[in-house]
Amino acid sequence: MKKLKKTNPIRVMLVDDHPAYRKGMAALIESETDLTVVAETGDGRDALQVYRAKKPDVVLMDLRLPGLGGVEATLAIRKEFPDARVIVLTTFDTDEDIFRAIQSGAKSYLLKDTPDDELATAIRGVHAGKQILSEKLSRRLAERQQRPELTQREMDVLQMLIKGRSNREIGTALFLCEDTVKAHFKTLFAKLKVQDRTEAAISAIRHGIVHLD
Amino acid sequence: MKKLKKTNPIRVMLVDDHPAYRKGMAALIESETDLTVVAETGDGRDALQVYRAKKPDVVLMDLRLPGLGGVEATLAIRKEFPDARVIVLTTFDTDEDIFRAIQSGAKSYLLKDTPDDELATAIRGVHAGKQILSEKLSRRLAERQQRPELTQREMDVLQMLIKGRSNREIGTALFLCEDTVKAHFKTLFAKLKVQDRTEAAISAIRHGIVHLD
DNA sequence: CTGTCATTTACCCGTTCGGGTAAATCAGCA
DNA sequence: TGCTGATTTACCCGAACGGGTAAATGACAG
Repeated sequence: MKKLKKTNPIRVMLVDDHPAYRKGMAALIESETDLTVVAETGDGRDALQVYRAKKPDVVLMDLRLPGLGGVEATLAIRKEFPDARVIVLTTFDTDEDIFRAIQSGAKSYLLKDTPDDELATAIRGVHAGKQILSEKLSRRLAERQQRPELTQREMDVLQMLIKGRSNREIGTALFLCEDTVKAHFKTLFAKLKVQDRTEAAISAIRHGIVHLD
Repeated sequence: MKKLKKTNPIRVMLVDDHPAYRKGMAALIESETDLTVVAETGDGRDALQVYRAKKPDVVLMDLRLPGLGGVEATLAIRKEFPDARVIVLTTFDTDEDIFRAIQSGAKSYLLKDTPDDELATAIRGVHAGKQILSEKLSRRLAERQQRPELTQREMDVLQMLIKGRSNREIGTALFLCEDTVKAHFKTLFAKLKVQDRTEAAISAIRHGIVHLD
């Protein structure tokens, strides 16, 4: 994959809150002759400013960040720079995470245990304007896309469910009568393809629809 | 924290499946004059052999590893080398993870976003024979310790619960009558301090008692 | 303006769940 | 051997849940 003609290297920006990981990633990228790191930050809130200042060719973005999440940071960057090429690089891989990342405009989604050479290939591919998604993650994305969207109310109810609330309690909290809550659960069960509330809770957590933190 | 007298550096071994993270961590450690990396592996199964070969002073051990988990790897090492000083360094921090790590003989438990200097301090402290636990994680550990132990059967039932099974289904699967399952849930609810099965499921996941994978 | 969809509430009914109580068996420990 | 704790089962009862059906409102798009 080495370029025969000497060209300007692809300028990469790293967004990850683990200093050690940034350091390792930087070393890894610099070890490729056609890649170089021009910017780093560990905080999602700084990502846009840093992008503005450095105008990198490709951004490697973690999802779980202090301050602003990776998805929000990506959205912010792409709002101002619609051509920004962002690769999400993370340890988490729920359907929702992948979906939201791609929705937010990320061109690729890689797991942190991706082999070095694949990462380099992905950076080059994304820089060239391609969409790079592994077999496995494409499948995940497809699965997520065929799942019906949840409405706001359904999300609210799900959120309360994760807090361990009963139908009555959920009703009180959301200013609804119990029957309404039950109605929402009915459609929720159908959409998530589950039989009861416990399965719904687990499914929601597993797919990343809700978070425990 | 620099040593005034030149001494042999503390020899560190890294066990983590992310190559980039290992690289960054190694760079970070080498940047300290009194620390050096003498061994690395990304697979828990290799950890013992590598330890045997290199006899490091301190091991930095990730928990989620391919092959053998970090806890099991730590146990294996400490069985043969009871004086082995292991620091668990991971992104996950459920009560159970912390508890099991310390149980397995780890001398410290650090999160991967621990600042560089704290990590170095921890390595030195553990090498000197100390037990290094942050305020926050000590509290977590204490919480876990005051939670009553779950019996094998209770774990079985909990496991089935996470699969979304009903009492009847759990009974069938475990060759028990439904009443027995209900009895186990009763004690389970009391031990986990929850009101119903959904809360139990969430609590178990949150505390790391069961895993979704 | 009309159809679609989210949202809300209502009622009925059978099933499941959670709590209380009781008791038998078995293993390990004092 | 007698006590403790895990495990098992049983019965009762009220509360919570899940499914079916129906319908009204409001918003938004065609």
